[in-house]
Amino acid sequence: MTTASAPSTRSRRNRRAEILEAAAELFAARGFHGVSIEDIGAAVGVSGPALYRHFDGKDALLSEMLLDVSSRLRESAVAVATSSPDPKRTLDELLDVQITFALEQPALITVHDRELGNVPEPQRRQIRRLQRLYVEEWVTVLAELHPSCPAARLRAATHAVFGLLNSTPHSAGELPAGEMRPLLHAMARAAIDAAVRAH
Amino acid sequence: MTTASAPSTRSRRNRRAEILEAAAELFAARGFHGVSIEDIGAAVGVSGPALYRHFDGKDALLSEMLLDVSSRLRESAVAVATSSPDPKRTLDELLDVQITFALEQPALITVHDRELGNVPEPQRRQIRRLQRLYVEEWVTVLAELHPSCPAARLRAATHAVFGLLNSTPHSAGELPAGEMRPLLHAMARAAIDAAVRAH
DNA sequence: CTCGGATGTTAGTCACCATTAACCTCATCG
DNA sequence: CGATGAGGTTAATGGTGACTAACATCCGAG
Repeated sequence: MTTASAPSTRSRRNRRAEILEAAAELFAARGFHGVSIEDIGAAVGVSGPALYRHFDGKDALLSEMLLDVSSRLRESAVAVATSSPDPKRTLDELLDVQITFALEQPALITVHDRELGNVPEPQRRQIRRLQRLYVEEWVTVLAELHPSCPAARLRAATHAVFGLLNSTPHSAGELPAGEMRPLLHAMARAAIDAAVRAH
Repeated sequence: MTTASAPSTRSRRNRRAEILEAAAELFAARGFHGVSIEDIGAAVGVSGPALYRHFDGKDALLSEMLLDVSSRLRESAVAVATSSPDPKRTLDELLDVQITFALEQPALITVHDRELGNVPEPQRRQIRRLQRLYVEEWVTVLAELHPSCPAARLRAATHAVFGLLNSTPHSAGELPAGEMRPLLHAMARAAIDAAVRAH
């Protein structure tokens, strides 16, 4: 076979992904400093220093995790904003993106907005940048819909909506997922409408 | 003087309060495990082990902090719910309680919903209990206003509203405080109405 | 004036943890 | 076959951090 060794590559990818996933759960539950390298290793059935075969260290692991999340969020937002020219519909799709993320990857969402402070400086800046760009996608769409509303207010409203949507991890299991999604959508929509009313 | 020694008592109270306040800021910023006893001491101009003159240890300090917050929140809610017999008005006052707390003590609010996992078991249960009672105050009032809406949905909506209101710490400084308060109130009200609509 | 308790201080102690070193296994490729 | 490199393993190593001990200070009460 002239192709690159499939099993090795696949196993490596799997292991890395597996570690990132396990680490996300642990970080979400106990916080970055509350989790040891040994803990993460144990969670994937490997012990301790084996992680250094896949990541440069604990910081690097967190960096990659947050970089990945913010990239994906921002990419989805850009895709949505680019596809449909109707801002009303775009807003609904942005809501769906965030809701899906919050419902399907609660651990990542949690880590994403708690642990930025533990990312070392070079990558911290980049993650912040992606987060800002993500917010700006929302603000842009909202500004199209409500041109007379000051941007600062739109930004504040956007953050508040993120708070609302990202709260799901904490209230997990309150409601079946099938009801949670439309409920969150309706609440977020209404909150946004209220924020821009009379502007 | 037959009264207890004022200066000693007062100084002790102040020091304890000072420590709790400084610790709340630090825990909010870097997480429980990201802050050392030495850090907390330094923040109040005293160094390291001096804290053990006031608290049994780091865990005890956190326990007391969270116990205090949940007690105060719940007490305020009970007071509000007891005072006014008009549920509509009560809801507005509950919103004000939570908004005031979130705006005036962002660090405490942050620690309150992040660090429960680090409280040792005996007190953990009590804090959970207080939190549950607080939520139930909200649910009770909402149920009076919307008897046909299932309690589980009201609970989920309540948690989402907390997420919305507690997000302020993260978006600090976006908007002058004078505008933030009514904005949050309006958004939360609208979100609740939407959650309950058609039930 | 002096005794005692409240508060601090500095120097351990001991556990834990990130990271590194040295060493093993084994599949793949030439 | 045999070299090689990916992925693991178990023992250091070094630093940090919670907590304790032993020793000051200072102030208010008797």
